Formats: sequence, C-alpha cells, structure tokens
Amino acid sequence: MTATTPIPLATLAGLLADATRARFCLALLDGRAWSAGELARHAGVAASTASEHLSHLVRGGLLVEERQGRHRYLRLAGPQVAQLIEDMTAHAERAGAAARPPTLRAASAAAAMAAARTCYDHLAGRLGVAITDAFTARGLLRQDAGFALSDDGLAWFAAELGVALPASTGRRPLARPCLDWTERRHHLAGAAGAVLCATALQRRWVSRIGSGRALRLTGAGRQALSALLGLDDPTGDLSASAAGG
Amino acid sequence: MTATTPIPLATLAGLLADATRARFCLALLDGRAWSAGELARHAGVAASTASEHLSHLVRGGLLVEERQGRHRYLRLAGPQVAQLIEDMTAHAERAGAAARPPTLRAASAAAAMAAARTCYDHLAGRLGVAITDAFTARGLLRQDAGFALSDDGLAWFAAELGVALPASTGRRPLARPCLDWTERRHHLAGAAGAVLCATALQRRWVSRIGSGRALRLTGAGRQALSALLGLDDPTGDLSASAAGG
DNA sequence: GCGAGGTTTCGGCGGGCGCCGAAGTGTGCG
DNA sequence: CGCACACTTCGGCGCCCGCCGAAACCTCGC
Repeated sequence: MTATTPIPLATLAGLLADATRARFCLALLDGRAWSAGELARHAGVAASTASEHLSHLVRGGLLVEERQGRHRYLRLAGPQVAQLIEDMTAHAERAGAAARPPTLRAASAAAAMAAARTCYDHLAGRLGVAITDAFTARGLLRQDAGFALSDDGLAWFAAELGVALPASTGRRPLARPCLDWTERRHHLAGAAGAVLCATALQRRWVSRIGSGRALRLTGAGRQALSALLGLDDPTGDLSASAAGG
Repeated sequence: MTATTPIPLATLAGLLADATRARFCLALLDGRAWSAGELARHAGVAASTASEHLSHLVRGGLLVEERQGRHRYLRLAGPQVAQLIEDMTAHAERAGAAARPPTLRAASAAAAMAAARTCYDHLAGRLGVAITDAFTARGLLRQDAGFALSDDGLAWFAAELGVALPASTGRRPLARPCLDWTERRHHLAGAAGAVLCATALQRRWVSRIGSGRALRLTGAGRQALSALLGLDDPTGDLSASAAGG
C-alpha cells in the first residue's frame, strides 16, 4: 500500500544494478549488435535468464532489438546510452580501484584494452588520449574554456583527414569530452570522435583484436598519425618497453 | 562459490537502485549538507533505516559526511557525482516520461522547479536554459563545435559580471553542458556555471524557495539579466500567462 | 550527572528478484 | 515434413536486502 512514487532514477539504476545486465551493457559498448545467445554465453547464464534480462533492458530504453529470423540482435539504444554507461564506469572505477585484487590472469587482456580500444564509437585508451592531446597541442581542440574544436580543427577534418563532419544540426554535439577510465583523463568523443574512429578502422590504421573492444595500431596507422598529427609512439609502447610486470 | 567478479558498474548502480537512497541523492542535489534525520524524514523512513543507507552511500563514495556534535551532515561527494546523478535523471526522465501519471497535486512544486532551480551548484530550468541561450546568441558561448566559452565569454565574466573565474588548472572544466531534464536541452555547468549561480544568489538575483532546489527570480535579477545579457522574461512567465493547466 | 534528542547497532521479518530447467513457440535447413 | 536450433514462457527455489522497533551509544544543555 506504500505505493511510493516510482523514482525514475532508481528504476534506471536498477537496470544496471545487476551483474549480468551490467555485463551485457559493457559488452555492447563495442557499438556492435550481439545476439541474445552470444550475450548469454558471454555472461555465463542460461539462455532463459538472458532473455528475460534483455527484455527488461529493452523495455527500459537502454537497448534496442532487431529480429532476424530466429536471432534477436541487440544494440545499445544510442550514443547517449553509451556515454552514460561509460561515465558510470569511470566513476565506479575511480571509487573501487582501491579495494580490488591487484591482478588476475586476464591482465594481458586489460593491458591491450589500456593501450587502445573503442569506446562505443570513438577511440579510447592511451591511443585515444594521445590523439586528443595531439589535437590540443596543435590548436585543433581547445580545452581551456570548455571542450570544442577550433576553426583549425574543423578545417583539419576536411583538409588533412579528407572526410566531412556531419552538420551540427542534430542533437549530438560535434565534440565532447569522455572520461577515459584507464587513463583517468578526457578523450575526444562526439560526432567528430566517431568520424575519426570510423576512418581509422576503414583505412586499417587500427584493427580489432578478437571480438572485443581492444584495438591494435597497425604500421599504416603509425605512419598516418605521425604525418597528420606529428604523433609518434601513440600507445606508449616504446617508452614502456622497460617496465616490468 | 560462484564468486563472479564484482563488476564496479553494477555496484555503483546498486547504490542508486533503491528508491530511498535515490531520494537522498536527489535531495542532496541542492548542493547543501543535510543531517541524517532530515533525510530520513524527507524520504519517509525510520532513522535506523536511513542511517544504514547513508553509511552505504558514503562507503560507495557518492556522499561524504561531516560530523558535528550529535549531528551527521551529508553532502554529495563532489560536482562529478552531482553531474552523474543529473545525467542519469535526465536519461530516466526521457525514457519514463511516457508511462507516468499525468499529474499529481505537487504539480505546482514541479512548476516552480521547471521555471528556475539549482542543479547542484549551477542554474537550471527555464532560467538556466534562457541564460545559456543568451550567452550563445551574444557569442559568449560556442556550441557549434563542442561546448566552450569564447574569448568574449571569458572577458564577460571579468568585465560585465565583475568576478574572477578560477584558473583552468584543476580537473574541473570551466564550461560543460549539463542536460536539463525539464527543458531537455543543455544549460551551462562547470566552474563558470557555478560562479554565475553563486553570484546570482549572493547578489539576490534569485532566492531559494523554501528548503528545496527551486528558485524565485527577483526584481533585481530581472534588471541585471536584462542589462547584462539583454535577457527579458528569462523564466517565460509573461508568454505563458495564458497557458492553461 | 542526568535527561533529551540525534544516531547507530541488532534481530527478525517479508518481499522482491535472479537463477535454473523444462516445456512451448517460431525459424531455417535438409 | 521433420529435425535442429534460437529464443521465450513458466514454475519453483533460494538468497539478498530493505524495512522496522528496541535498545545502546553519544553529545549537548542544564
């Protein structure tokens, strides 16, 4: 009878408060669509359990589904949802980093993620931060009074990268900061970040490692980043070669 | 024995997934410190229940406590936490706005909140959005390639408002967009937004209504906004005087 | 030092919810 | 047309956790 008002904040948080549902959302942060079965296996639960969770997440507006034959494919509902989950992860990592088992066998996977990965539709990790720093150092991105591309930065996409940025008409900002939870600094997100990431994948500057979010920087990528942004050793591998494990 | 890895995202979300804890955090969004008893009464639970919830939230890093004599005062742990909760509220409102009882008696309180309120330490509601629009229209704020104050905008704070902006050295950005969940558009947040809100309160341009987040625009406030930003009717009251309920 | 009032700890209760396996539905392939 | 497979629905189980009241603890003021 205590039908207290639902509190939308609590309802939304409840969707992410379960470990299995959170695992689903984190997996989907790679921006691609997964089938229900893939997600179930990934999270280590029965298909029936996953099915109910996924319906729950779709109803809550965090995921969208696309049915093809006997498959049900699921994606994050959009960049805003991805941003929210990334933000929450960043906060959670900050708070929980202290009380955590220092290392598990999967440390090598974590190392690959820390070097370079996608963050929904843009670049993250040391690579993403290094690119953002290079943008800032060359005056293409200004972070002193907010976070915005300069006129030079807008021109760079057309003249140097050779791709068109979407018009700023939509609700999505051209540039926005996204907190990198391994580097604990901001990297470039928004429509410009998405264009940059898509271009890098398309031109094989980076390639996906396995089926996850981790990326490998290719030789062509190193050359391109050096030529376009004067960026050498973008993932910090050279200077870190003497670091022990 | 299925000691699945804790999943920090789920842990964080779990803190906000309970209606009572969420109510606490939403109340604390006014940026001030509440005593444990005040929060318990506000949420309608026993003091013992509140006590445990609050310890939980402090342990999780969302709240910080300050003990004075027999009182325990609680605040949000910082602007980042406030931002996260605001973001989640915005998302939740967007998703849940459809299936909601259209109106309850507290509609007048909601109306006051929609007109003008604080959002942790900056201005929100129609007032906050109108000020942000005025900034943009006068070239003080650029939203076309991100979200940043222009050089004119930086000068405005010193020359027109007559207050110093904090150096951009800290981790906190000078300007950032904050999604307004009543207007569904961005308003100005960050250090500049905080300075503006603090100045408005200090100079009595706005005053708090009761003990909540809602604000009333004073006559002095109308004059100041008109003189400084060419902004008339910042809360839309004049044009809305014929709107039925 | 004693009472009043704010806060915390402790049991105990109850509901909600995540889990599974089994059975049911729908799709694709041979 | 029937099997295989992906997914969904349905019961049932068990645990987690939020709730309360009683009692202890602490601080203040007299």
